[in-house]
Amino acid sequence: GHQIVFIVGDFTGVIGDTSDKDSERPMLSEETIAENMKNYVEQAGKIIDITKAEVHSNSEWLGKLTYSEIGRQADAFSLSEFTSRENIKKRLDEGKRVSLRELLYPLMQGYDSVAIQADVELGGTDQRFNLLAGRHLQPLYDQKPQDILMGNLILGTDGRKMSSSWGNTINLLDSPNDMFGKVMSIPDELIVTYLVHCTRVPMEDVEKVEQEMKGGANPKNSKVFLAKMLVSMYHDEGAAEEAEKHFQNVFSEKGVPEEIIERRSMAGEEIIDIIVELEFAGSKGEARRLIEQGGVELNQEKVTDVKRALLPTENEAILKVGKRNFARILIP
RNA sequence: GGGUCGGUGGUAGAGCGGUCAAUUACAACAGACUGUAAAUCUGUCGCCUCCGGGCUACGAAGGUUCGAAUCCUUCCCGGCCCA
Repeated sequence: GHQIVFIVGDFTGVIGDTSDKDSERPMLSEETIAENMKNYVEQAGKIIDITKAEVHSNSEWLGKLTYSEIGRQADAFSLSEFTSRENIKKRLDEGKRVSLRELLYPLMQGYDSVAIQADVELGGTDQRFNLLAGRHLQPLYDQKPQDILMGNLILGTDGRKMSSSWGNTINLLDSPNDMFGKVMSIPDELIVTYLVHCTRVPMEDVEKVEQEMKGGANPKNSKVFLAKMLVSMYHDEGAAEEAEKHFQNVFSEKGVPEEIIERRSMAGEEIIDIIVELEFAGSKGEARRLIEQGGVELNQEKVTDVKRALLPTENEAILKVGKRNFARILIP
């Protein structure tokens, strides 16, 4: 019986939340934010029925607040409430800078709840303080403090906290192949957590999987199961099948994916330049290293000569750089 | 405002006149192996190179010196203490 309100944090995004960070987060420009926010609604649509939700940007109300209003809100909190937050305290103890601006963040998120008269707010456990800030502020506006619902955080592909700046996230909008591959790269210990928190697999089945792995079953199989489950959820079963095949083909059998980018080239062109141009390497030096380390293949054969150029007889060749960069080179 | 300590590569953090493109760890990348884009092991990890070397970098700008990330001056930024 609740109305879902999805708030896009366009205003708060500029300020930046430090809840999950152990260092100060820089203020972002409005352009960057606009870029980051582009897909938010689409992403949310993967989880909730967005057609039934009200969508708001919090600049709608936060942008209108006056200094005196903010002062009144700030009065509802004491400094020590902020400084005793674990990550803030840690930074303080380490002699790192904590800006005043960061302390304002929870106020803003709290005011979101006031603005929409929330009765329940959802967030990750890292959001506890921010969620509670809503409860703090609402009575100031004669509202009943909202309830809060927190979900456990799940870790990223490298076992650390998911963070876009660490590149260890699995995104809702990832392509089936990417999503599948990323799930396959999570540490084995995370399999069960993912099954519990990210899928609708019944708990007794999850326990079965857990027991099997304890009994020495190959975790790979459980991981494939998990990966297919997730791809099915956010794409569809067909895509999951395809992604599994792709993974088998490319990584297990070191084959060539079915769909790869094409590039027209001229005979005589050096492989090293093509690698840089396709952005498979960030610089010529890096491309050279890749070749020297045996990470480059042309038609399944390792390229050993740094100066290897395309031959006129090679009117079509498959270039493989590293584990997952492929291109079809065409010489007209 | 005063005092004091500090600002180093993606991050943390050594170096404190030459042997420094800069120890090390993490991250990243490649190879081997494998059960996987896990783990482990090995290698790489500023840019360019005719592979001799060249160029740009240690907050910024000047200066001292044959030579500076390292010393001096000024400025900018941060921590802490005092006001």
